[in-house]
Amino acid sequence: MLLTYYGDLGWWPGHSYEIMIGAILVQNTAWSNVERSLENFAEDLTPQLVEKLTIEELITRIYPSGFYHAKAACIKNLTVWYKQYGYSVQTVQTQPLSKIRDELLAIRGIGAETADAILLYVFYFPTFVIDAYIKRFAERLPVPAARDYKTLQAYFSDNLEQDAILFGKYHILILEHGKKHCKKKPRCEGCPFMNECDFPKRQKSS
DNA sequence: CGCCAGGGCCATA
DNA sequence: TATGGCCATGGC
Repeated sequence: MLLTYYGDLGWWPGHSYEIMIGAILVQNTAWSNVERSLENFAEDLTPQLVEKLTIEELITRIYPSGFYHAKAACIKNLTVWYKQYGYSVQTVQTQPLSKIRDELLAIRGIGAETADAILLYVFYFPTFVIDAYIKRFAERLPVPAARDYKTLQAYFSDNLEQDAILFGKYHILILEHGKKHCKKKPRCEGCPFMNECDFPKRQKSS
C-alpha cells in the first residue's frame, strides 16, 4: 500500500497562515513558482503584514505564481475574513465546519478545492480535498460514474475513518505519488498501484 | 515554440 | 448542468 511504499510524507509545509496563502497561490500553478513567491516574504508572511501591503505591493511579491491580480485580491479578502476570528486557528475551530466552508466559498477566488485545503491543513477539519492528482488517481478506482467534486469527495470520505490527520496524510501520499508516477502524459505510466484500491482504513458500514 | 502545473470565474446554451 | 475562454508565471 502507499503508506508502506512511501512512508509518512507529512503535512502541508509552513505555519497556518502560510498554508492558506500557499493554497491560493498554487491554484493551477507549479509549486516551484509558489516557493519563489513565498521567498519574497522572508520569514514574515503574517496577516498583519498583508494587512499593511497595498494590492500593488502584494502583486510584486506573489508575481511568480501567476494570476496575480485575482490571487492578490483573494489573499486580501481572505485576510479580512480571518481577522473576524482574531487570526486565531483555535477560534475558527470552535465554529461549525459547514459555516466556515460557506464563508470561505463566498470569497471570490476560493472554490471547493481551496476551501477544503484550508479547512483541512490549517484548521484540521476532517475534509477530504479533491485535486487534479486525486481525480487522476480515482480514474483507476471503482468510483461511481459521476466524477464531479462532490461525488468524489463523498466517495473518499465515506470509505475512510473521519479523521483529519488521516485525510491529510492520505491526500499528501496520493499527491506525491502522482507527481512521481502519474503525470498527465503519459498517464500513470509506471505506477506501481495501477488498478489498486488502496484505502489504509475502512469505515464500518452502519 | 507548445504543454503543463495541487483552480476558479464567467458567459453561453 | 456542462462546457469553453480566460487568467499568467516558470520549467521543460
